[in-house]
Amino acid sequence: MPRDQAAAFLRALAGANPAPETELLYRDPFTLLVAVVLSAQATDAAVNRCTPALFAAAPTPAAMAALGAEGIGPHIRRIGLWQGKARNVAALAQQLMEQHGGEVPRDRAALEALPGVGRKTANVVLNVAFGEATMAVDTHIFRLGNRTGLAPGKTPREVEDMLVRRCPPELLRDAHHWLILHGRYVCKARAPECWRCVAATQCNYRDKVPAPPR
DNA sequence: ATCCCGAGGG
DNA sequence: CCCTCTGGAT
Repeated sequence: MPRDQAAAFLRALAGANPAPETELLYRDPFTLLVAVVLSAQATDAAVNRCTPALFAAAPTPAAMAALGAEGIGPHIRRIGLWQGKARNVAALAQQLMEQHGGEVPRDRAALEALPGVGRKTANVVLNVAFGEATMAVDTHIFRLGNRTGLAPGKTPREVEDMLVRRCPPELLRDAHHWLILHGRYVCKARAPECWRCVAATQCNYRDKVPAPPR
């Protein structure tokens, strides 16, 4: 595998990508954090449906903590796992108040110590809200990395490290977002559509999938 | 039936 | 590594 395969792959995606969706709607650290917590095992459309009212009611950690799980619940009842998420978001807001001066910490360990926040969510916040050099590896990016030869047979953490190391600096910010969209709409788990993949020339997986329908 | 831009726990 | 949580869309 050529050393710059990942860079070529990412450049191809960057050159042919639509406007970013979900998390770029929330550049503010707190609303971004909450939105990403809510999106676990939920569609981005479902999350984007309920967040406007939620953030209108509680745009800050202080307001969210005051709202509490009982106040948050009704706003998010249409997305899966809402009960646990309501508790997590309330506790998370309270923890921001008590331990971080009402601010979202720009620190991985502190982020991952928040209820409902794992490595993937922390990476999204660090990248999108704070511009840190991180990559958020979700199921799509994990599959894509293992399938394409970018990081075959690697763990999610190894895929993440590879991407952070090989991604051109100017693409680091939000590159994970293009990868996610690519994994969702093109390099899909089933019936991937290699014939419309802009990075197919950098990928050896296309030989394994059917030709385009006619 | 299966998946969703996961996290927490055993 | 496995399992569970859990509503909605396809």
